[in-house]
Amino acid sequence: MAARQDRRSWRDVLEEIRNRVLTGRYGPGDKLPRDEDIAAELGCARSTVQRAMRDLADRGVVERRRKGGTRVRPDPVTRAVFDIPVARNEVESRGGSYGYQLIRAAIEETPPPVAAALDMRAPLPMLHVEALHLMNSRPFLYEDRWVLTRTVPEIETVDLGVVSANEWLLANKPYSRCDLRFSAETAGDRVAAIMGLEGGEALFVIERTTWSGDDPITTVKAVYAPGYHLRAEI
Amino acid sequence: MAARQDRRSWRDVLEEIRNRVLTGRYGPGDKLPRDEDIAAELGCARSTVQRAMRDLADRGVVERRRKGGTRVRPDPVTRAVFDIPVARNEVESRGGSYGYQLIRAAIEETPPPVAAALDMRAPLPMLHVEALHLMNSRPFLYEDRWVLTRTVPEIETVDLGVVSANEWLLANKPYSRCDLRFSAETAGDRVAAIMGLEGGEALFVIERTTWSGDDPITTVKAVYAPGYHLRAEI
DNA sequence: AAGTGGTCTAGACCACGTA
DNA sequence: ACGTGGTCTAGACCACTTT
Repeated sequence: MAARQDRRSWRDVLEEIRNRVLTGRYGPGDKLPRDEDIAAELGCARSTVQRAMRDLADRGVVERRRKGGTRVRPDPVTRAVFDIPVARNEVESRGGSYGYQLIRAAIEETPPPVAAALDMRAPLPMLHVEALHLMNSRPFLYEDRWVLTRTVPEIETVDLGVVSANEWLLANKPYSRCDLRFSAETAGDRVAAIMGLEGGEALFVIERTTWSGDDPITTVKAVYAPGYHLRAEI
Repeated sequence: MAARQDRRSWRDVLEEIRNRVLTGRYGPGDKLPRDEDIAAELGCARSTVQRAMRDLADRGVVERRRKGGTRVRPDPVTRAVFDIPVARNEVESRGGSYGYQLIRAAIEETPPPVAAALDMRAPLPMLHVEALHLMNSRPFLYEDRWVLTRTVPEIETVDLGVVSANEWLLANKPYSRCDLRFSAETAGDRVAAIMGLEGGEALFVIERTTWSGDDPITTVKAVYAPGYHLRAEI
């Protein structure tokens, strides 16, 4: 008995459709009516339905295809948005003092696993950078990075003892594509030594690879100190 | 020298604004012109600028406030969207055969850490469920879950040996709010025994807590087998 | 009180993909 | 080929928040 409301907002439409999905009126894989019909049924403009549907599609509730129509996504997923801050900002937003140490920077040939991550066919000279980010003078994040100098030749002139490669790249070489991988790793001898651990601790790892168009820029493994966690809210 | 194009699409506007941010024409914290002025400058309708700006705001590039205007976000972040699938779907989408084992289900008083995660003031009777999800008959994911029976009394009538609590809850008790936490943990004796590990391995952990309105539903710790990783692309 | 982003409408045309 | 979602417009009014 949907009495005429004052007006239909796109949020109302979104809630209505979501409820129909949750109550099974539109089951997994089912095709929904055309936007225009839903608009007529709910008494609003088609663009209002569009707005709601786009949101539902963004949230992974429905799938939309031209000519194919709108369908309830067959496999429900929990879709979460994470903000991965720059180390400096993360430390400072927690009220800590940020520090940075360059461990090593050298030109080396691309190792095969790095070439694979970057979709490179042939090995090329790359800049290999290891650095440590500190919170209150204690290890917070260890980064092991490879930069393709052919894509970013200017980085060879940067003093990475002063500016972290991450901050320099973000400011000077925007990426168009980024692959992210979250995992857990056991602290090996080398990482343990650098981060002042005993070895064997479980560490949270973010691997990130970026491209500018088809040109690989960099791949980096960021290893967080024990106890780190990443939060999101939906 | 922006020559008149065939037409301005919201993607064009987005790219134009993004370039201005990247090149520093609009620096971190800077206020952008009003939508209407940008529309006039770029030769499109205000709603087209709106569309682009909303996208930029969703991506964390700018911040928008009524009357306050649009500003470049002072702290750049990498914003990533992750889909966390149901265990069954994840296993099957990798071509494995899915299995499920209930380890334990019992009513217990709320332990203090669980009460804290759920924003509960007083302890209440809860359903404590431990279960193992299998891929090709090998441990894939161990879940340790607490369900507030006051919010979801029907779950006491469900045979959790047949249906996993996760799948039942997703289908029968939608949540309105969800907290997520990613971390790395060392396999303790109990988890190692359940998952057939030696102990000491680094494990990827997702903790998830959900509410229906203000009513807590469940909090669950999902512990993935060694080698698991979560991917995203931007 | 006023300025700026947010939403809604009605209509038109476009673009993609399925039939 | 054609049906459906995607985009764009011009205008109106609303809602939030800062001045």
